[in-house]
This record gives sequence, structure tokens and C-alpha cells, in this order.
Amino acid sequence: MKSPDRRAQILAAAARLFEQRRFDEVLMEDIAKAARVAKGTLYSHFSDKEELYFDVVFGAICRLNAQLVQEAAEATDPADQLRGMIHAIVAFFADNRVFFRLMAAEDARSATGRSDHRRRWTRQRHEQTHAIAEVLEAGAEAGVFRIRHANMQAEILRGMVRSVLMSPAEGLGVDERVDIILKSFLEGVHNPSTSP
Amino acid sequence: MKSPDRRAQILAAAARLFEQRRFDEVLMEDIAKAARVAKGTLYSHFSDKEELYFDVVFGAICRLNAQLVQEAAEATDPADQLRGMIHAIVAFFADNRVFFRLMAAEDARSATGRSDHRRRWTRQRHEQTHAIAEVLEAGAEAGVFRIRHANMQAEILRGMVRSVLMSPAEGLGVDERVDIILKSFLEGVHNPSTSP
Amino acid sequence: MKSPDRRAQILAAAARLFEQRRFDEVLMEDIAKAARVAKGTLYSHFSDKEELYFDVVFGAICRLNAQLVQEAAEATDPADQLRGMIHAIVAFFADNRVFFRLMAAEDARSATGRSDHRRRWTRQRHEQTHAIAEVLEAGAEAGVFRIRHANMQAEILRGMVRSVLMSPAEGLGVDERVDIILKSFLEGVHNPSTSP
Amino acid sequence: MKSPDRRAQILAAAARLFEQRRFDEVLMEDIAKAARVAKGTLYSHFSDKEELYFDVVFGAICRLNAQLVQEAAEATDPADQLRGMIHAIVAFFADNRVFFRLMAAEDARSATGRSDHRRRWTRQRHEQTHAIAEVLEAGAEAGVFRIRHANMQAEILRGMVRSVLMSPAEGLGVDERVDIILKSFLEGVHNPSTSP
DNA sequence: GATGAATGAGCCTTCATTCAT
DNA sequence: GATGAATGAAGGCTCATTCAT
Repeated sequence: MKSPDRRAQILAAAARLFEQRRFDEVLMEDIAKAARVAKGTLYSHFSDKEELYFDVVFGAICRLNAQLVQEAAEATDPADQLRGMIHAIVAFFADNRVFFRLMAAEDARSATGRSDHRRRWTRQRHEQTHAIAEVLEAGAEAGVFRIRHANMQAEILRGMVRSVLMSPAEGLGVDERVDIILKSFLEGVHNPSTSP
Repeated sequence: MKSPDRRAQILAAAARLFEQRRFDEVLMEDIAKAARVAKGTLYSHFSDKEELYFDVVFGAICRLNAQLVQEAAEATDPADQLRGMIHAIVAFFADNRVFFRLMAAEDARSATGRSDHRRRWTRQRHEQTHAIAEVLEAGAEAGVFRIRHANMQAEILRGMVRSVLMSPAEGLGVDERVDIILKSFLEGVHNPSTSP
Repeated sequence: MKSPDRRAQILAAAARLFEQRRFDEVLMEDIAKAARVAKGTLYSHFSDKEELYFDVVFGAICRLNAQLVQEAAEATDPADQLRGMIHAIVAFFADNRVFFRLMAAEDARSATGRSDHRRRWTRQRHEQTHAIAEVLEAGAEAGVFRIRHANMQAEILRGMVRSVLMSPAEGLGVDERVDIILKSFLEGVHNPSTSP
Repeated sequence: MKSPDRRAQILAAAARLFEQRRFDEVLMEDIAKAARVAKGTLYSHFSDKEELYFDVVFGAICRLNAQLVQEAAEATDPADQLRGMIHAIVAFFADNRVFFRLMAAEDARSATGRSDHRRRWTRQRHEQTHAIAEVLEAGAEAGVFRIRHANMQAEILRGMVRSVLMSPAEGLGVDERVDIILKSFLEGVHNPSTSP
């Protein structure tokens, strides 16, 4: 019932629109038109505009978080874990460019939320930061990283990733971007045993 | 005409509200009430809601950019210049917390703009990145920094600053935050001549 | 789309109101209520209040012009053509009293127009005058009328018709009114070959 | 006090604007600007916009009516009286073109009025028609005119005058216009004793 | 008296949401 | 289930009017 394809089709169309325009600039009619369904159909899949919006955002962050956790699990060396996670984020947005601006904007608002949706989003966001922070702490215990404020440094890493993704494509591929981020970040947290 | 005080009063009230809620969630009536003026008064200072919104954002970024340029000029040593600029940003948002989320959100949308306002904002933003990039390049020529993608690395620094500012205040003061940012950033770009 | 019945229903209600009150005294809400539709429905048939207003007027003048042309075609004798046209106008307003004051008011403004609507109206009005003027000129060529300023005399006839229609009904029927107008007009333009 | 010059200045400016645009399209600010006074000043001469509007119209019709009565008194021959009155109207609008459209529009609405202003206007209008009708009746009793519906025929004459005035100036002067009107009207009401 | 910034009631218009088909 | 015309609450904006200077 209510074919999940239809639902995905709507979410995709909505994502495209919400990326370009402000929440209030995107009309339900625009979404319906873009998804090639009738306006009423939107309401048999989403209870209201807000929910549709947050379902777009949640769908994205959930998928991203899942990949992040998976990456972290697929390596044991902290630096490799980190590279895996950064790669997951960069690759995710390379494949899902539409979500990037959308999530960045929501990120800016996070913790402003009084609505349940906003709170739920904030939780997801913290989960992501937490996943990164854990890797950092593990690396610190292993003596590979110098970490003082794990959460803040996880946030810093997220910020760096966002910045690199936001930078106008200078013809850089995914791997190059990952390298830049990792190098920038690591040479700060890496224990430079070589320096006396 | 129409007392610039009144204008400032409105901008301040609007900033407070736009920080907390989405554009469409902030009513002109709310702003009027918060600024303790009549709704009509808003329209003798700003042509419409959009302009009021962007004037809030522009006011903030212009003041910040001015301080940034000033900081850069007040030092000669690249590292000191950098510290000065980071300090300017951190201090600015410490004093003007209301603008932080607002500008971060607009940042996320930057370059999405078809409206003149949005384009104007994007220009201001580039100006800021450029100011940082110049310092980085100067430092690179002086042999103090290793810079490969000046603009991107300037963006990375901006991203780091935002991340640190966004992190829930763990009781950290301005100077401590500046130190964290600078250290994180510098140990990546600093030329570790000590490593053989 | 959007049932033309609905549209007609709205136009009728609007005509009734615009006849009685000034443009700014008629609220969209009044029209909606009178047409027994929701306010929003008005906007799916007319782009705004102005257009609704002019569509009322245009609808009327177009129908009237059509009848006028038809009348002119249904007779060959100039005097009969004239009687037919006068009858068409008088009968039209007898059947559509609501449009009378409305069109008279718009008539007064005609040529003041800077708006497209106003210009379009003026064109329609000229068309009507022209149709009458042609009959007058044909009659002149046939030696039945003495015409010196065809357009102005056509306007005069229109003015007379309006005056008679405007005069408070003294219990006069359509035909009586037509006779009064025709007699008043004809004995002035008719070639009194009897007078030496 | 409140210099009557100032008042006249305002009325003149308002007349100019109300002639061109709809009541709701003319702003108090426009009038103030055109009259070169402050908005507030308007309110020390007129209690509100409506009153200002009707004072413009009343001023015009009163002056016109006065001239009409005077003309009627200055002749004894019915045809001369009629010529005098027509001349008065045509000359009045030649000198006060601004009032023409204004009064024509108000004419169209006359009797629609529920407001005191509108009723007062209607009374003035009837006075004018009555003045003409009296001349017609006197002429009828003198055997010069054939009058059956004095009031309606007075209205017809007014309508003819309006039509001629409304016709685009074909380079016709006041006297020529008066002649056209009089000839058109008279040859209809004049008793053609010459026709056997 | 004159001024024009400030006021706020009021109206046009939009658009999320509903529901008969 | 899908549709899209209809709905009407909500909100941006205007502008007549006021009143402190």
C-alpha cells in the first residue's frame, strides 16, 4: 500500500527543492509537481509539510550515520577508522549532493529546536558526533591521537569536512578531498613522536 | 529621517527572533512587538520582511569583516595575524551570540541564491574567506605555513571556528577557544622543521 | 478547469456589488460571501481584485457589443438599424441592470487608463462607438441622415441612451424608451426634406 | 485661520489627482505632496479623505449650478436661455477640465449613495437637471419646444453635453461645441411649424 | 498652525490542508 | 488510492489618521 516507491519519489523531489530554497519558499504544490503526483497524495505519505521536510533530512542523516558506524567497524587502526569515516561522509555527499546544503542548514539551527522534529534531529546529529568522538578517544588511549576535548574535536572534524565539501569543486575527487581533510586534521591530533 | 536608533532597535529585535526560529516562523508582528514599535514602523525602515532579514545578516557580517581586516593589519607575523583573526571571530560571536546561528544558516544556503540579497551575502562571505586566505598565502611565502589550497584551507579554518563556537559551552572562555582552534589548525599547516 | 459555472457565479455576485459600491468599498470577502464560495476560490478564477473587476466590465461590454453588431446586421434601412441598436442597448441594460452604473462609471474614466485593463476597456468602448458611427455614415451616404461629425454624433447617441436609462423609471417600458431616444435623436439628424 | 488659500490649494491638487485615478488609488500622501503641505495639514481642513473628495466634487457642482442659474436669468427667450446654459456647462469644463471626469464618474454612481455625501451630491445633481427642465417647460408653454418628459429630456441634454465634452477634442472650440449640442438637441424638441 | 514619524486596524493574497469524486 | 478544486486561517503589507514636536 502507498507504494514505498511513491514515497521515495516524493522524498527525492522534496530534497531537490528544499536544497535550493527556504522552507517557506518551497510549496507543497511544487513538491507534488516535481514528484509528479497530486497534492493530496503527499498527505497520504506525510502528515504535513514539516514532517515531509524532516523526513527528508532524517532519511539522509540516518543513512549517513549507518554508513559511519559501519566504516568505524570495518577497521581497527584508529587512523584507518577515521579515514573510513571521513570517506563515508565525503562519498555520501558526492552521491547525494542534494542533502548537503539541507543538512548544513539544519545543522546551523540544531539545538534551537522546540519542535519534536528538531529535537529528534539534534539527537541524530549528536549520535554522529559521538561516533567520531569514540574513535578519537580510542585512538587517544592507543596513544595515536592527542585528544583533550573529544566531542569538540569531533565537531571540528565535522566542520572541516563541511568546509571542504562546501568549497567550490576545484576538480578534486573524493579521495583527494579525504586526503586533504585527514591530513589537515591528523597532523594536529597525531602524536608527533618525531618532535623531541 | 526615521531615527537610526529606531532602526537599530528593530534590527536587534529581529536578530534575536531570526536566530531562534525559521524565517517563516518569525512574524512581522513578533518583530514589532519585540522591538516595541508598531507593525507599520517596520516598513518605514525596511521595504519588506526579506530586506529586514538580510539587513540583519549584512549588518553582522559587515561588522565582522571590518574587524577581521583590522586584526590582520595589526600584526605582521603570520601566526599572530591568524590568532588575531580567529580571536576577532570568536570574540565577535561571544559578544553577538544572536548572529551566530543566523549566519551559519545563511552560510549553508550561500551560492544557492537567485535573489539579489543572497548574491550580496555570498559576496561578503567570499570577502571574508579571501581575507583569511591572504594571510595564509603570506605565511606560506614566509615559509611559516604549508599551504596548497589557500581558499579551501581558509574555508577549513572558518569551519573549525564555527564548530568550536557551535560546541556547547563547556565553560570555555574566548581565549581558550582561540587556543584550541589555532592549535588544531596550526599544527597542520605549521612547517615542522624539527621533524627530520 | 475550475468549472466555468463557478466563474460565472462569482462574476454575477461581483457585478451586483461593484454596481452599488466603490471599488475599494467592495471587499473580496463580500464577493466571496455573495458568490457563496471561499475567499481563496476567487483567486483560482481571477488573479486579483482588479482583474475580477475588469472581467465583470469586459464581460458586459463584450456581450453588449456583440448584440450591437448583430442588430446592425439584421436590418438594411439605416433608421431601422439605429432603432435596432438602441433597442439592443436599452434591452441589454433592462436585462442586466447591474452593469449599467458599472459601465457608466468606467466610461467616465475611460482614456485615463494607464493600466492594461483600462486601455483594453477603452478599446472596447471605441469599438462600440465605431459600430454606431458606421451606421450613421451609411445613413448619411444614403441621404437619410445629416452627419457632420460621425464619431461625436455616435457618442451623443450613446450619451442620450445613458441619460434615458439613468432617468428614474417613470414606468416606461423598453420600447417607449427606445422611441423617446430615437425620436429625440432622429429629428435632429434626419434630413427634413420637407423643410424648404 | 487655516488660510482659505491653503484650502483651495489642497482642493485643486486633490481634483487633479482624483480626476486621474480611482478614489483608492489616490493617497492622502499624494494629495499632500501635490499640494505642497504636510499630510497632517490636510486634516485641519477636511475631517477625512471622503470629505475632501466630496468637497472637491461639491465645489465644482456648486459653482457650475450657480453659473447655470445665472445664465437662465440673463435671457428670456427659451432658446437663448438654453444656449446660455449649455454654454455655461461647456465653458465651465473648458476652464475646469479636471472636474469633468470626476463629476461624470460621480454622476454614474448617483443615487447609489447611502452615505450622506452621496445623497447630498444627488441633490445637487437634481437641482441642475431641474434648472434645465424648468427652461424646457417654460419653452413648451411658450410653444417653442415640444416637451413630453421634461426631466428626462433635461437629462438627455445633460447626456449630450457630456458626450460632446468627452469626445476627443477635434479642434473644436467652446462655441462650436455649443452649436453642435444645441442644434442636435433643438431640432428634436423644436416645434417644426415650418413642416406642413 | 504645520509637520511627518508612528500607529494599528483592515484588507488582499497565499498556501497548507481537506474531501468529494 | 489518487486527484485537484475548494477552503479559510493566517500573515504581509498598506495607508488613513493621530499627535508629539
